[in-house]
Amino acid sequence: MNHMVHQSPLDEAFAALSDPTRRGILTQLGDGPATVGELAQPAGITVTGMAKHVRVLENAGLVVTEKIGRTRQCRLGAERLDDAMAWISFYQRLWERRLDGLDAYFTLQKGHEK
Amino acid sequence: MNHMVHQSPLDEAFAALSDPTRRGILTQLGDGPATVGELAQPAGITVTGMAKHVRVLENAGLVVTEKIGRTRQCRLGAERLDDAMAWISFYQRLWERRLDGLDAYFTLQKGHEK
DNA sequence: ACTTTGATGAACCATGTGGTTCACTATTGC
DNA sequence: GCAATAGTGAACCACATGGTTCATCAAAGT
Repeated sequence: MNHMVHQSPLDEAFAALSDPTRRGILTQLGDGPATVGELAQPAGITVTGMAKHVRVLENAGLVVTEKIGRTRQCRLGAERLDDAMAWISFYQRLWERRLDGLDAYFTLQKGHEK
Repeated sequence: MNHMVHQSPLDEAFAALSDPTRRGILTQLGDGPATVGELAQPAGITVTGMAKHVRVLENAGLVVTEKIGRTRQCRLGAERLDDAMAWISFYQRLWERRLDGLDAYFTLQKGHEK
């Protein structure tokens, strides 16, 4: 599972969020930090598999980890999440503008149709 | 490029958003509806390739299309976008709660450390 | 010192993804 | 009716992804 050739940080953030297992990890971390093993168990996958997911989340900027002794503590990180949120908000503005445009169009039609 | 075995609508929405070409499509559609060909040209890919992207966006609920004569008009659709936004918001609440928790923890430590 | 435990790395596998080309269908314009 | 145009479908390609197993390393526990 490699660094991948993503151009924008948004690529990594959205890609990371597109996997249900990874969203589950984030949800679990919402209840507090956890080690890789503690994340793997409820997810029902191997520790090796979980380590990969954690790495994906980490270089998407959604999770921060720290190696403590032989365990690795994972906790939420939120920088990139804000980026994703910002992009979606921007897109919603576009969408609303579109709707307004349509609205104006229909209003115009109504005016003309009598 | 197939339907893919995504479990949740969120999977499809986030996966669709993780591709820069597809985010570009959404941005372009923010300026008004466009045909597949009109989307393909600025993106610098073939019409066939663009048709696939449009299909991905469509069954992610982010775009709505309508075949008019021999062209296919694409416009923004936003149902799933709200889902994505809602999920991110929820996650941000978790994150803030975490921060509050840490804050409380440090405050507690400070109280104990005298 | 030895054993257990948590995590990592490498190799592997099946399937998905983003793109292409080529052949085809269906609409439009003359 | 015929030629040009817009899009679709199938086959293909290189590479990414999500998962596994097995071997290894490093920290703890006894």
